[in-house]
Amino acid sequence: MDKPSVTSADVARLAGVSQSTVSRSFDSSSRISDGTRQKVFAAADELGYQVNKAAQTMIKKRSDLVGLVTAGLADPFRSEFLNSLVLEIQNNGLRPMVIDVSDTHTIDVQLQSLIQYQLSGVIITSGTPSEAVAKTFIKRGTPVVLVNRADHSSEADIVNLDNEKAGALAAEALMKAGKRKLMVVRSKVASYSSVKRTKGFLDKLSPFVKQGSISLEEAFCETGNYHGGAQFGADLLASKHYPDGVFFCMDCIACGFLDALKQSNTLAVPTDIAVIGCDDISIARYQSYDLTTVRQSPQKMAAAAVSALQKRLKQPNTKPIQQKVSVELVFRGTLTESNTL
Amino acid sequence: MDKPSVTSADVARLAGVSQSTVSRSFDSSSRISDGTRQKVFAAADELGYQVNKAAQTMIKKRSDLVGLVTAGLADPFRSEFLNSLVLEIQNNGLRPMVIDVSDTHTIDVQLQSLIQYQLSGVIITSGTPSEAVAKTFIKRGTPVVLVNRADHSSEADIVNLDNEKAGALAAEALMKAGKRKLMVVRSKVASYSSVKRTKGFLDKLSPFVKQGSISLEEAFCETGNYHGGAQFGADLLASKHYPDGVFFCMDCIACGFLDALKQSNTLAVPTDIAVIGCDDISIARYQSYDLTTVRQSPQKMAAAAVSALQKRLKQPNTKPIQQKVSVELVFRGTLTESNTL
DNA sequence: TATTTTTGTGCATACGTATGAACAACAACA
DNA sequence: TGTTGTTGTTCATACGTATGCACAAAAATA
Repeated sequence: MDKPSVTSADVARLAGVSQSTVSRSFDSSSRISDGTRQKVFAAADELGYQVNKAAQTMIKKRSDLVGLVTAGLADPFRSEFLNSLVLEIQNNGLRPMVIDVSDTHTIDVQLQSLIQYQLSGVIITSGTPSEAVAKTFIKRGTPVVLVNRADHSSEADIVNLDNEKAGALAAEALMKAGKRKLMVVRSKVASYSSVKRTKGFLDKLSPFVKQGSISLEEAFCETGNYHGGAQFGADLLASKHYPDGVFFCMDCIACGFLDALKQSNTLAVPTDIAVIGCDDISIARYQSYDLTTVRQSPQKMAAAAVSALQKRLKQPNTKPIQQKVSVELVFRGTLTESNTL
Repeated sequence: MDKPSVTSADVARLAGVSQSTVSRSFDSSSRISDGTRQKVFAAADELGYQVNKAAQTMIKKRSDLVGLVTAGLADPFRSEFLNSLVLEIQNNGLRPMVIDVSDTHTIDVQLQSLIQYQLSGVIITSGTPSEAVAKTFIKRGTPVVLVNRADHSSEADIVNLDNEKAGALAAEALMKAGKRKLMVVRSKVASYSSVKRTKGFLDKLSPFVKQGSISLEEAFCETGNYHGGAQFGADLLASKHYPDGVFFCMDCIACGFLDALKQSNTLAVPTDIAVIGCDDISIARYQSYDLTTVRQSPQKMAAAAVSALQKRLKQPNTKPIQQKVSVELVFRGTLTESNTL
């Protein structure tokens, strides 16, 4: 049953002022006498008045809704990141609307609704041909922030992890630990982050490869999750062609790999083979994995993305900003710091 | 820069009809001649027209926005469940707006915005004194669905897992496996689900306890996550007072416990001690844990919650519905099915 | 042919808010 | 006293859509 909601006109009536005075009372930049404001607030309190955002959106042309475009949220890092994003958005007086585009059949419908709801901004974390989507929104005047996505679009603000640095840090650590037969693994389905991390890893090592002191191989697993890693591990063990140090572009893949190793019991970690992951998802800290990894801070990423959005909302016509968020190597059991000394 | 958006009036002008005809063209229940509809659709396509949901909300008094109230989304099961909820909501022509109430200081602000945005419905999955919140919304005419929450409120629709059955299944399995010194563990911070699961476990066993064939203990860990389980495991091992079968009310606690066992290497699983978890989060399937558990289907839960919401949107004045979603025991390594034969 | 029914369209209005313009009251200053 | 400025309030309107009502045209019925 639709109860008639309390409007600013109701508040005005009770406070004995006009509707516009009520509206202005809630706008701190309007000049309203202290006495009147008190009266209005009291009346609003009494009636339980809350502004109608739909009506407000029509006038202000700002809904304060932020679309979070993602492909699923079950992936461990993704869910941690979304958590941080939601909190950050809330703390900025905005509201998150989640759009899952993992079902490619309905992407169009999902994206249409982004327009319908007059979003104030869109943060694209994955999925879809992001550039095209970004341009659609920007053309309509809606700010877009791309997170860990390709940076060809010159129109959207971009927040990236320092992915190449992540790969480089992993390479360095493995070398310092005296590992010489190295491997880097990512999912067959290329993601921007993984490609960049791989590149960082390869670039760092290429001088040593040329000079012959290090062997280096690039490998791929079927899926970018735990099971892909487990499968990859089983296959690698079967091939009897082992590296002594591996960098995985995602922690969850590394965890699957470690479980495959554990099951076969052929190679000891980190002595026979050292393993480094990337992201530092919470599972990496579980005792069973105790994974050495390159940490990505979801809080920092979220803060950067939302602050970019806020800046653009205030100053729509400035040049797009590209930001790189720093990374840090975390030593745990699969490559200990003492190994590297 | 605010580009003026395309309105139904623009479409009307281009199609040579009135604005109301455009509006009606998009409403399948209105009678519009085929020819006119074609013209309108063509014009709408050409201009890239999308309805303005803010304006529509004002008239229809329905935003089609659904609030998902949760306390964080990093917890494994919670994130899987939210994922299912988001998909289910999308597939019903609705939109999810996530509200994280884990920060108790800002709960009021968060909930206010639920009202401001004229939500069509609210699904409360955790956090906050849910009953009070539910009543607030229902009083305003907004349908509320409570998921895995206390069922005292007679006004909201409720979807619960069959939590007591979950506990009972675990108890049965442990008994059948010949375990006699049993224990049930949940987080010190009581949640509705955990309490009910514990109750189901205890009730199933109480006859045998009275008759003296089984010993039974209720225990608590500090936090309802992996680390709480690990801590609990370490403490239990130190106490040298071991059960031979344990039911954990959450998988993640069980995983922490298993890791503690593994590290000390005192007890073999499942021979010395059998472990059963609850929820069947994806980590439970990881080889390191291979956890026998009572499965909760997030898809089923989500489907039930959204369908309850849809029913109430169509028929607001029917009596509240309470639903129990079935559970199922999944045998894995920490209590094998052959043990129970 | 006259009357009723059906079909398709347009007109006018309402939803609840924000805001430019007008205005009244009053103070400040010459 | 007349001019100018300041402050606080109200009036009127716009935002983009949906929908009751009126009405014309066409179809069906008498």
